[in-house]
Amino acid sequence: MSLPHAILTALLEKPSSGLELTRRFDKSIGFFWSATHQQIYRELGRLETAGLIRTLPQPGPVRGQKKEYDVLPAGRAELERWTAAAGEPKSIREPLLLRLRAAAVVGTAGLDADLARHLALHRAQLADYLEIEQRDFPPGRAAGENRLQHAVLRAGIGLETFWVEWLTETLAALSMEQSNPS
Amino acid sequence: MSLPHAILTALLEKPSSGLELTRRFDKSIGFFWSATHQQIYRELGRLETAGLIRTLPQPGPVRGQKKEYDVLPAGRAELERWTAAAGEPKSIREPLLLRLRAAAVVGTAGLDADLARHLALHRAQLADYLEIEQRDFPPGRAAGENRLQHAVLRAGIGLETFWVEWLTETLAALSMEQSNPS
DNA sequence: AGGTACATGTAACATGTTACATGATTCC
DNA sequence: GGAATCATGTAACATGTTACATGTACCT
Repeated sequence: MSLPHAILTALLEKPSSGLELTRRFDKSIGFFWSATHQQIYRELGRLETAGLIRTLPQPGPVRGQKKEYDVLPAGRAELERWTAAAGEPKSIREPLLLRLRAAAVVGTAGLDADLARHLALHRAQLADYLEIEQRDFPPGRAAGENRLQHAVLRAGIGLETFWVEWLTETLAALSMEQSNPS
Repeated sequence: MSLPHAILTALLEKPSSGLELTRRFDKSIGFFWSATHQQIYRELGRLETAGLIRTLPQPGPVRGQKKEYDVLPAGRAELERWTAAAGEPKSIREPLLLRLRAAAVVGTAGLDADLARHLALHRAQLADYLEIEQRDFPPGRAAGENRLQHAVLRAGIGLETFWVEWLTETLAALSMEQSNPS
């Protein structure tokens, strides 16, 4: 039950249309929750039916025309409830680790190339995050009202840093394995 | 498309019944891929229909009786194919980060208690992993054929370490926020 | 008039979750 | 024979993914 709340948060930050939301889910929100435009349109319909958001009044035809939503009081209340509620930490679900375990059984042929690809991608993502941090949270500025936003970004940086280090180690171990199979 | 391959790997490691698989998914495999028994039974049925696994011959009634599976050559081939194939790194999907972002909009009331809860859980999980590492991969032993298994465990340790550190920082920032709202 | 970008949607399917149903075995 | 445990399964629903359909606005 996270997507509706992600949408409520995004709409509170700024009333938007479905496509605008989709773009925001490809950027900042998507760092920790991704969604396709089909999911978003479906969920916007449900949220409207449930009385948590509404379409801003607009003239003329509907199909193919921009449709802006904003959050109703009931939606804000629901988001407050959800934010304070307890949630179980969901366990990791990472196909790459699964493939490593499979490789332990059926052999590591072809695995290193893909690990190297992942390493490059995570390095690029980490560089992105660090750039955003430098731009939006420069060291001099006394961390003001946006400590929470910074904490979220720090999580992204920490996770990408972990993957870069782990992939580097693992690639090294794997090449030892192949040059010197014990 | 990860669950079928997780099951194939588990069955190659050791032929098992549905319930035995469920238990293994609650332990080691579940560290990076969880599944309920309903998912597992459904997937076992599909894999058998697809000719990738088979039921070991057994006498008597079926319902309520243990049913063991093992992997057919086609299943092994499919697992080899999947292991070597490229896969996109899936982006993070973490409700906790979403809630932090929501809290930046609707307020942080009640959030710190749940962050503290998460911190305790991640600390416990980290302690578990470290114990397993000490037991199964003692420092003296020259890392032999099970480098891959160790790499997977190192990933678990690295991720839990990250969460413990991040939650500690974030809780500190949050309490500053509340005692001294700028 | 044709192409491209913008914008909203439908349909079909795959995967994951929750609740419940049923039979076999063992222990008391 | 009743309770607990082992074991396999069904059904309904929620969520996520993939492919496609349709209309508008603007530029050439």
